[in-house]
Amino acid sequence: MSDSAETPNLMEALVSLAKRRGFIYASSEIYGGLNGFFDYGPLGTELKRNIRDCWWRDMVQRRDDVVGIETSIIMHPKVWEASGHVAGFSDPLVDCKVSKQRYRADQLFFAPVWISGVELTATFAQLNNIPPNFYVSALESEQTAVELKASADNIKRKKAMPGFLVMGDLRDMSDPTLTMEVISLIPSPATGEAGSLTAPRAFNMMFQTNVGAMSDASSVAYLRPETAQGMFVDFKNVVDTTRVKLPFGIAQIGKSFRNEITPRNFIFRSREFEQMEMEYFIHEDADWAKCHEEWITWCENWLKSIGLPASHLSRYTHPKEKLAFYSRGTVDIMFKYPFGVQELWGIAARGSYDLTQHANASGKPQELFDEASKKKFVPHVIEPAVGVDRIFLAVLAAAYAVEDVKDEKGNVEQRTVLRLSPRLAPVKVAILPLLKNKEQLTNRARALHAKLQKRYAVQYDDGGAIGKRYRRQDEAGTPWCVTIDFDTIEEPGDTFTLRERDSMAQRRITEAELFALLDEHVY
RNA sequence: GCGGCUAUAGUUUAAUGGUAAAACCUCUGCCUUCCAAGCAGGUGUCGUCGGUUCGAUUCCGACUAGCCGCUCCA
Repeated sequence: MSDSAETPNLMEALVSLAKRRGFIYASSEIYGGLNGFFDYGPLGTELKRNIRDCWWRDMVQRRDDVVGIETSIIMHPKVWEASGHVAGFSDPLVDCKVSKQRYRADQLFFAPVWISGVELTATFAQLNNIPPNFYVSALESEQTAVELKASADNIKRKKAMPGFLVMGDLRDMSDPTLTMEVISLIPSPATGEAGSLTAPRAFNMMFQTNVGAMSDASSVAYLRPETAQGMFVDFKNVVDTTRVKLPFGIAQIGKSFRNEITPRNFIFRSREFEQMEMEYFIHEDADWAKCHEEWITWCENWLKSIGLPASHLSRYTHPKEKLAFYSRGTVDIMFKYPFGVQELWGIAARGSYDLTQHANASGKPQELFDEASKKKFVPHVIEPAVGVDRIFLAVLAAAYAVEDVKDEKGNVEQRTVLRLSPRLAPVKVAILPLLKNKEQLTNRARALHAKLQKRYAVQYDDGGAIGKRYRRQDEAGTPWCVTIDFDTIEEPGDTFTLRERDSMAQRRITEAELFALLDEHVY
């Protein structure tokens, strides 16, 4: 468990580096910040853009079966009614006023207990309209039933009641028909005493706003809590205008908004975040499980390709009984963050739920025609959904390293380095004249910089000693430094020193070779 | 939203009921022929709002933000 010891430190180091080097700032910092919102600084903006661009290139541009769209953040309110977000995108919570514990209502189970001197059955009590005397409660777990039985026995013993004990039907507290009278009889799982639980309070996580000048009920709109609905709502538009054929995907990158109860862990859970989602439509008779598996593998490989180590990646298969009712299967690709193993990429098999919902709500069929069977059908969908900010954090955590380096005298000092893949690095190459006060060096360096700048994100730096500039670039994750030295201007061949970030090794390279190197690694 | 802890420069920290210091970073100049050199100089700080006090960065309260737990999952 050495992880737990170094975990908080690593997280602090990352937050500190992110601030110091201009990757991430707290939003509205001069006003004290705003919980759950972040700004990306110059380096962070480049890194985030590179993550998006890599994904877009690999997911859309380099595939023949995926097209990209960009839909509006505010959509027709009926979209969210049809998708179930208005009704279901909320967590009813129950508080215990005594213990200050808070429970998700759908995870707090309770049941009435009948006790009487005469033999009673649940049916008998109901038939005779006899109210239950006591309730028992327990949190959802594998032991729920056992715990409830134990509580019931306990009540019976405490009250020293003779007779038989019957437990009624198990319910959870998200039941909308619950009355305050019943709630007041349910014991808190924390204290075991009744009377301290509040009624479940719904907390819809969608941000609400009003469209137009009037702010009445008819103008209510929502900031999207996911980008996926854009793909479903525009499904027919894409099918009718782009000659796509099954199986095919529609992808989108964009901001989403969720009024999270507890934003936590830096940018891992924030209230404004950016998603990269793709809806892959398949025939209703297609082998969805096979397709699902193929996409999980694709996503894992993509994460590895941008530099996340396989050792930090794992899978979590959602157990069947916990799945949303429309889902046939969901697998999360997990990442070992400094604060624990957490979800990075969810790949869900959603059946035809979304298109069917929108067809019913809008009255516009969302069907395709099958030439073989001459029948219409609603396609099914596989949905890989990932957060840009979560990838950003994973990439940063995986790339961050502090290593011991020996100088020429053998003294050990520390070097902070971000081992970002060249595709993601905010700066691809730094161009450094060996000395600042020699014009031949700076002129050649500026000429090279101007040429590289047309195609790549590069940086010119002549401030301070050369070693210091190398270290500065290490901390920004720049994979290569090119130094214009006296060999460049005095020896034939017009070669530069290429210094590699990870190995710190140096070799001589020509301008043509440098461009070839970048072409190979940067795209 | 609840509970615990916390808030001093861009970062990491120090001191103090009489308005703050160091290192690193950053900027300027000199110097410097390959891994955070040196010299000279410069910018920049007590989260916000109240209260107690002659005087508050220091004590108290509220708010805001951060961390940890409950919770959550793109």
